[in-house]
Amino acid sequence: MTFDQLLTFLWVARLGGVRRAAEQMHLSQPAVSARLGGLEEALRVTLFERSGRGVVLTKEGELLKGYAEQIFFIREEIQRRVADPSGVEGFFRVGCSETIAQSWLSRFLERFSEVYPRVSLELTVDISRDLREALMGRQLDLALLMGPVSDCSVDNVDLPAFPLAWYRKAGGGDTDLAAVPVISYARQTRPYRDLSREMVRRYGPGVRVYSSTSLATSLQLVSAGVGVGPFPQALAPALVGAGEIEPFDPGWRPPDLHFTASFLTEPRNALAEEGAALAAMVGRLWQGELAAEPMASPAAG
Amino acid sequence: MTFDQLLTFLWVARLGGVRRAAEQMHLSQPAVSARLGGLEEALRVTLFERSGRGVVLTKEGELLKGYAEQIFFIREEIQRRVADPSGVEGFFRVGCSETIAQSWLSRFLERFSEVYPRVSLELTVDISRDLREALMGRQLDLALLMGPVSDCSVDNVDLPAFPLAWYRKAGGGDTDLAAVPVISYARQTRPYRDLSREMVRRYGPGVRVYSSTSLATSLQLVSAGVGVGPFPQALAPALVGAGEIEPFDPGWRPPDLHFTASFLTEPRNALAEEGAALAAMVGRLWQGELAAEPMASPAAG
DNA sequence: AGAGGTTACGGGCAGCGTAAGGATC
DNA sequence: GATCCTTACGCTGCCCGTAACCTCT
Repeated sequence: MTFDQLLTFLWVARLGGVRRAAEQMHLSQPAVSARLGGLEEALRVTLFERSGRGVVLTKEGELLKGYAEQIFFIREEIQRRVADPSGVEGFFRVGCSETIAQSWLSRFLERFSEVYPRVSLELTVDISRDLREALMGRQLDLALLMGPVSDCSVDNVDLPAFPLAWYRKAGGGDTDLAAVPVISYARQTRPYRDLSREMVRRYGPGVRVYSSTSLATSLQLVSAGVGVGPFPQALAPALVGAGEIEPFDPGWRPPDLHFTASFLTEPRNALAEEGAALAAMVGRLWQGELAAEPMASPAAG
Repeated sequence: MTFDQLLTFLWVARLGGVRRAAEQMHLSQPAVSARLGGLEEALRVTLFERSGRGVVLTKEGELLKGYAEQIFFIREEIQRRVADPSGVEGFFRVGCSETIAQSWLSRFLERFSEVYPRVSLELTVDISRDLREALMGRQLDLALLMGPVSDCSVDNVDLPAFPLAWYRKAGGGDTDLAAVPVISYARQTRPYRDLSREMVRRYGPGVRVYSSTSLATSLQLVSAGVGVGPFPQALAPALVGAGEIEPFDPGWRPPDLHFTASFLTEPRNALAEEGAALAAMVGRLWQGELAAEPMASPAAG
């Protein structure tokens, strides 16, 4: 009985199939099959019923699953409490929504790779809806998205919120939101839906709300005078400082954007837990630095 | 991190030396050293201070030891609850005192090898004093001896007691214990010491108590008329039935011989626990069969 | 000098991936 | 026939034991 065999068994049990476990573990299907066979050989017990479509745990398999989970719980504890993080190896798949990608993601990844120098990072930037789906499908270990993910199998660690402010081309004078195009996030995102609903409510059905999947492009559109829009204050300082755009106040603004670092609770993943905590820390640090720069605030602009 | 590495670490920690652990695990010293190195490499942590004489756990090592013990506790549970015993492999070292060796040991070993067909047995028959020492020195996994072993690190499972009866050469007529040699167990055993003390008390310092390290030989001596002696009733039936020896009653008899199946509690050893239980069961069964044979009892002779 | 632990090195075996072979819907 | 799992097989790499080396008492 080896850790590899037990872990393979757990994944096959969790995912209900050799093939899926092989995918999850970056292994060939026969390798998983062999590990399973080896474990059954070692314990002299049949752990799965092979039933054409996938596999089903036997009674003994169910029993073993509980014990195996306990063992890997302790193994995680060893990794957390005893092991030097620089020894941790493996892949770590991070999903991130663009707002964070544009703000402090690079700092987070930098810090992470310092703490875990032997872990390979795999980054996906996408809209929160798709990140959520990827997380639930186990294609991601950690997702920094507009959360929380309200699923009992997900842990959500709050990240600093992003207050929004309206921005327009610098020196644009008065702005009539009912007339000028408003540029927002991608069409499938919550900020877009909330904003367009609010715009219609306030200014009638004639309003134009553009959507863009690229936050950077959106800001460029604003600085080009194509439209105006509500953006995280945190992303504006550079363009404001360069005289490209300026904040303005139409008398209201959309609610803050709330983000979370989210990961599956089961199976326990020390890297994801630590990563989420690290992300929260880096985010708070970054927010604190921003507050220290007066130019970042629209009140100062 | 592998089970082998963790187990090796545990043994080195428990025995305080690479060399001793290697001995215990039937491995070469470099193999143990390499496993240790591999574990330290995997966790990126120094687990032992190499200090000339032996090794000492570091702080991290102490921490790991606790976790490792938990893991192997669960692993034992898997072996007990999930695994088919016929899959268990390894060595099992049984120590046994001669009384049991002459009675139901073979049945026990037979049954054991049925339940654990892949376990290699290593049998030692010796006097209880030496068995006790071997057990404490980890040279034995299970000892069937005149117990209990009063040490808090030892579990004792009671085995059926052996009532004694006096035997002499068949047709020997009256027997004067003060005059005829009395044959007992080996000189270092408790039955010998108790018997000789009692003999002196009852019949004066002139009594002759012979000692023999072989129970079978003692009985042969009795049937040859060399002497008489108190022996387990359970061992007599064959010779009594063959007309070689006969029981007699000098008006008193030494107390029953009490045996236990004893094993170290730490580290937990499923094989030893199961073996002790199995021994108790086989012993009781054997005792029951004896009681069912009227010839076995001196009351019937 | 001797006990105890580490490094060096050749050989065996476990375990991987590719490719082919059932079984079940 | 499509899907899923197992068997067959060559190959790599890990880990063991032997032997030599280092380091404290």
